[in-house]
Amino acid sequence: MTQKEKSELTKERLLNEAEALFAQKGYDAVSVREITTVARCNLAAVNYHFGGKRKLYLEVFRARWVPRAERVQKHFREGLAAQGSASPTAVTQALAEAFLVGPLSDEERHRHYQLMTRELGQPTEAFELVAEQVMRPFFKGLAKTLRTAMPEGLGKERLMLNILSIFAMVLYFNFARVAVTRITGCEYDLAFKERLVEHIVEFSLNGLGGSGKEKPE
Amino acid sequence: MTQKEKSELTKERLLNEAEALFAQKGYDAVSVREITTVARCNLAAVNYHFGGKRKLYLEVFRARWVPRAERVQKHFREGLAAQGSASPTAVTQALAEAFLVGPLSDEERHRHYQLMTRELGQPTEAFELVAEQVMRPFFKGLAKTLRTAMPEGLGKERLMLNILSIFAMVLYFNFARVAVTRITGCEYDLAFKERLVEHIVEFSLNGLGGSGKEKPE
DNA sequence: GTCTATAGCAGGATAGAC
DNA sequence: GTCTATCCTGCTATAGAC
Repeated sequence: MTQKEKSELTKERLLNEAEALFAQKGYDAVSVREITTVARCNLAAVNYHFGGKRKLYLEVFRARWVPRAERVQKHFREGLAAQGSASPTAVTQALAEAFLVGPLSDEERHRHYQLMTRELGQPTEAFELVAEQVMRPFFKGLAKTLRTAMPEGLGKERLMLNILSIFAMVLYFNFARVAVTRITGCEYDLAFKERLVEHIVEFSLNGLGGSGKEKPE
Repeated sequence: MTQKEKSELTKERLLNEAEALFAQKGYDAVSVREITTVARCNLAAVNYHFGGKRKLYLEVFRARWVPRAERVQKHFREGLAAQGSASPTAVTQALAEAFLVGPLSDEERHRHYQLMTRELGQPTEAFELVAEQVMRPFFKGLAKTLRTAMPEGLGKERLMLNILSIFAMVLYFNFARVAVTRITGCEYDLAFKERLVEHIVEFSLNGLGGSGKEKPE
């Protein structure tokens, strides 16, 4: 193995371990020492490969987060296309499926949302990256897709708020696992997650009104 | 002024400033030096009054967060009582009103949700406190209130998921302000917040299905 | 009770050997 | 490219003067 290949492997390991630790504990709670220990390389490696802790953090988003988000979006677009319609129902179902099940493994998804949520609560330069390269194009496309399918009178703002509300649930049920488990008494096993997807779709389409087929007054 | 009163004032200032900083930056990113500087007292005061940084953090929840949450819950109960009914609509409206407007000032509410969200993402002993003293009694009461009003077939789990979904939106629209602003183009001024409350109530009751169809005005 | 001074340690970053 | 050794800064916590 050439030195170059070896170097690349070290870099990859650093990105992987850094992502896991940043997602789990947050930027400030993680030390470079901790990352390099877990990645089984030298303390100086972070500086050599990335130029510092901050830049490693940004690179995690550039090299890991953004590509993963794009995989999810691709999955969503394909799921929607497969349904052959862009009705609110179809969009909601495709959204929920892509973001709650989709192409990501459980652990990947958890990391992904943890990192995102940290940036939402306390935006850094990484948020800029995410907003420009991921959020903006996605929402732009989504708005275009939905506009034709939604009622005429619905303004762009209401449309966006609807989409954001679906995201709110997706993020929450991924992020607030402790609270959800505490309140429902359910562990996050496969069966429960399936019920969650079902619930999010149902709630997104009909709100409380849809529960148990009752009409709101 | 007695020394005891002076000491109490220092303690209060420390709790206030600590809460603001912990909410804004998170536990790890805040140093005791920073807190004591802003609170205009000595570096050693945190240790003297609370016994360390960790214990100060816990005290913020005990002495500030929990009482505030109880004020919100009280507001909710009174709002619900004022409507004279416990229909899903009434409950949703009372919830949204209490948690999005309610008795808290804007800044207070923002702090409150920031602290909560941090604990959700990375629970510490403070979460235990919140879960036992605030969440558990609240959800227990809420479930009891709603059970009679909801359709027969609706299990406890679905009921709880519905309530959690409303919370998901409440938290999200408070927490993810940057993203919401980015996507809708709206600043969080009074008018926008009113539209948000309206949206959350509408979405909670009818989901996407309600959008535009029954246009109020 | 409050403050200064400092102990004692962990952090990020880097220089220089290999 | 990698590693060791080290610098320097900033942290929490505490001892002891006032």
